[in-house]
Amino acid sequence: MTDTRAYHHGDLRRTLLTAALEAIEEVGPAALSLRDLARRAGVSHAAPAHHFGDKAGLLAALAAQGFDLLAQTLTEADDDLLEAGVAYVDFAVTHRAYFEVMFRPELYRADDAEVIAARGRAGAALRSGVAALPTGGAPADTDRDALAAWSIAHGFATLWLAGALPDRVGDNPREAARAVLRRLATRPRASPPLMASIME
Amino acid sequence: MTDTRAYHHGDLRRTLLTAALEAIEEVGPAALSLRDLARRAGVSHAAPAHHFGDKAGLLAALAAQGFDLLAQTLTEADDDLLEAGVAYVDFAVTHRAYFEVMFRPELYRADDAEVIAARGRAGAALRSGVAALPTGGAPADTDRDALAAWSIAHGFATLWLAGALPDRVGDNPREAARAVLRRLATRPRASPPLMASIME
DNA sequence: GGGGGAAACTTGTCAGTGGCAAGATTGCGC
DNA sequence: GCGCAATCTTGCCACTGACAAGTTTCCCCC
Repeated sequence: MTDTRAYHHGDLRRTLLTAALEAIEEVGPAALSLRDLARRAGVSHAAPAHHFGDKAGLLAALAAQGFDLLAQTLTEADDDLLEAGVAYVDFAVTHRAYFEVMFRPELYRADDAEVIAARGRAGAALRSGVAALPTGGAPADTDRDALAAWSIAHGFATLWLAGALPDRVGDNPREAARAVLRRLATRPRASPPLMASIME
Repeated sequence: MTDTRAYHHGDLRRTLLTAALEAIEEVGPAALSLRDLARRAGVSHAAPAHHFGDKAGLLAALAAQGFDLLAQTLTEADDDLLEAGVAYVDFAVTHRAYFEVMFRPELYRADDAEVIAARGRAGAALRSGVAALPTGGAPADTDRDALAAWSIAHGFATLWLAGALPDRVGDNPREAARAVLRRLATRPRASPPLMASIME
């Protein structure tokens, strides 16, 4: 009741973005309704369009925010690559709405300037972690290792969010992710222990 | 021109499913329109509902088909786990529409009996690959290895489909996937080469 | 300090969509 | 060949995104 006004003029843009995050957590980014956002913010149905142009514009703004947040998160764990991977998964779980938008470029204008810039910053944060590695191999190997690490972290995060992982994995994403990510660095078995799964 | 009839009575169900695959490849599973499918099939806008109940029902049917197709694909590469991983990625790329539906359970009725059965068959195909491993470690390690392998294959596939991978990865998903997946089995560097990436 | 212009927001409208209800048509088994 | 059930259609409603045009408010500059 205290802050019911301030709408006709106020920070509608920010209000809409946070409302969008809530809505996406509830129904997913594709089912997001601009009119529902307007209702949540107490404004008319056309107000969101004024700030973001269209739905893709709003999601582009969210994607940009998300990439920036991811960049910040990764930078903080920059000295420890395993923990950076854990942080990646943790980001996906705790900022699910951001994550689900960021990697669905068909939902927003991926060529948006803000998005490209923020994505670049996130990429730089990842790269700086690689550069700090105790290297020694060929530079081509760096690319492959990086791709493998990104893939395993991203894959685990995605499967977690999709609810595809078996119950036995537990309910602590950081712990579970750490155990899985460690497999990339350590030789786990005698022979080639590649590809296998459970899927419930 | 030869098969323009057979609609008023015919295999509308199959026709709609294949039309749905086409449409999903074009606009994604979320933007799928039942009325557009009806138009493509030359029937009225309410015809799809009769066969699938609603949109979630149609996507559930697609998901079930997809899991069965994945199970078949994995079974064929069952003796070679690396190739099974490559087959997983290849499945995602060549059957993109199926893959994008299968791992978006919020879009369909995930408790559909057909879906659960097909998902079980796909899981069994994956497990049988693990069982054939030259094992030797603790059983708990098997779970982790399996999860790691699934994660890296799924993550690579997802990033590929999202167009998030840098150009230098090339345009051959099987080759690129094989190179990345191999990193899970072989010790690539001196120290712990974990987590790193490029993202553009 | 007030006038003017731009930014922020509203109202109204249109085409498209999913889902439901009620009706029409066809095939098929008895 | 009759009737019933499956298949498909027509019609409708609530909702959505996008656009156009109007209204209100702020604020900058004279």
